[in-house]
Amino acid sequence: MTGKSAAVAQVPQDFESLRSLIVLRREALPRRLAQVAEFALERPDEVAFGTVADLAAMAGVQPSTLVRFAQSLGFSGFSDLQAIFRARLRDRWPDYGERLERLEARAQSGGALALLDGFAEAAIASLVRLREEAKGEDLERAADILAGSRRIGLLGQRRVFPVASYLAYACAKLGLEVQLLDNRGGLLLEEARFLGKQDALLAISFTPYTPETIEVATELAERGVAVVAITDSPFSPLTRSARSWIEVVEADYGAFRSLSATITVALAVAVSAAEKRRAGVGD
Amino acid sequence: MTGKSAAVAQVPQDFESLRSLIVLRREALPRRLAQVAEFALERPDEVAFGTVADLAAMAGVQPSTLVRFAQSLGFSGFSDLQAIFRARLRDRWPDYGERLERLEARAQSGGALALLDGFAEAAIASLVRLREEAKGEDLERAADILAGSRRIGLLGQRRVFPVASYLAYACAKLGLEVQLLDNRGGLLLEEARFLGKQDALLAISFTPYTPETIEVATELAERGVAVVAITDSPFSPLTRSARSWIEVVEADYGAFRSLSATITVALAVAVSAAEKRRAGVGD
DNA sequence: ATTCCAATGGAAATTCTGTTCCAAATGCTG
DNA sequence: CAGCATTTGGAACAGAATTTCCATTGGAAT
Repeated sequence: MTGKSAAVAQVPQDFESLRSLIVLRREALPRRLAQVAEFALERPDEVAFGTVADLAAMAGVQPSTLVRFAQSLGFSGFSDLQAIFRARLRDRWPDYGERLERLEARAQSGGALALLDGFAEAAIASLVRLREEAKGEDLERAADILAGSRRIGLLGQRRVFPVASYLAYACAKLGLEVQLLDNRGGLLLEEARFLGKQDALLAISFTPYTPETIEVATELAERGVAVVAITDSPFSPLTRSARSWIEVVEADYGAFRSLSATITVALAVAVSAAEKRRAGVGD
Repeated sequence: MTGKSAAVAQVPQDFESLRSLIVLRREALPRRLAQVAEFALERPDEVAFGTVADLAAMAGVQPSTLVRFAQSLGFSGFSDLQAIFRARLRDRWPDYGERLERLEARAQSGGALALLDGFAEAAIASLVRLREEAKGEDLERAADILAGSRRIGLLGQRRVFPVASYLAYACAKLGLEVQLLDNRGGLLLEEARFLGKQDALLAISFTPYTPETIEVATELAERGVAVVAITDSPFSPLTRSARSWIEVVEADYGAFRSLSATITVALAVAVSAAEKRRAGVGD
């Protein structure tokens, strides 16, 4: 049918190879198609969003020209071409391609190194995402509450217990009065009794939410304790009782989710709270 | 028109207000609409581009439910709602350079976000370095020893206690018999008594090395327990008693060193050991 | 100058999408 | 348990969007 595209060995599947294919073909293209090529590379965001009619108008060509352009690159129609422009916006994890390649290469070797790579990758992805999406106000608010409270209870069970215990260490070093609620001997509720209206609870919980954590947070909130939550979704049961909450999304590899972003957020809040207290916010 | 939305003073025009509106309404929503709400906030990128049919399938609802969801928020139809998801994608980080600028600006502004950046940066640096310098043989050897032992003691005090406690969680999930030596009540030596020639100790310690950790590792090594160490230098006192050791270097920011690389290494070794045991290496 | 082929514009056709509508199911209230 | 209101599933509909088709143009070669 299309004798021209018979020579096209393979249609580009990612934006970068599409881009270089267009650059390569650019000179050999007829006038209108070249016009489209230029437009596509200059305003890729528009291409991702617009309809054929809109884009044709912007580029100053007919709708059918866009389709022809896509087909001349080997796609079946314009929609397939557009899908690549969309994917570019959607999966914009930094250095994604390069990372995956490396990961693949080592993963085939199997063994402990491959596992290490996977876990490290998940942790890095979580941290990068955290840095880009963290909201300053949320952090400040949480830090303010902690800085203004007399004593801070730390609550994290099961998977996130390490975060709570790390915070206990860090806060102690920072001179904050903290109590780690570690449910020793099943005495969680009794441990929590010591917290009152002037105190705060920093509660951490991810899906599947540990029931005891939720219960304690709810009960303390009712008693007037300021609850600060670190959790993984706005719909977490923790957000209901929290006076302030921070969302953290962790990537996973295999059956294990990373903890790095959670630890980082927790530490930032703790240090920030200590700074605020030193500056007199809590008085 | 729609009596229900008469009360809606104003329809959200940007993603943030849309987000908070959804969070606010979430609890009052019927089952399927709540399902859509969760899906929308969890995968906003998909929502931006997908067709109604696609998204409905992903969220596990009927196409009409998506439209109803949008209308219950005050939009005239799904398309109007989707426009906001698209705008979010379009306005986010015009290009790489600008992203970096933002980070710079944030760092100088001080505050909790700057701290977060610093800690995240340190963690990422540690992880990248880990991935580049980790030695496969070291990991394999450590995993072999753990896979071949009957029971595994986990020892990490103070700053690295969170790593030990995380391992206790992970190993339990992996079906490895572990015991966390947490020095409760100062009974560390007594806890360690249970480990014998067929067992292993995974000890973690960084500068300044906690004396108890070194003591216990030394003593157990003398008694024939296989000691695997995770530490930060070839000259660490732990390497003397260790049958196998792994070096991990963590970057720091301010007074706090990262833990991410350590956790990642520990997890990789544990999962690798579990795999080896399942494959029959330990028999 | 004529012929031929590729390129182009524009309209027709077709596919697909968002939306509406109605019947069945569900849950709540008296 | 009956009756009512709300929610849900699925099909039908209207409209828009992509793609195809064909006549016309432009330019090069004979």
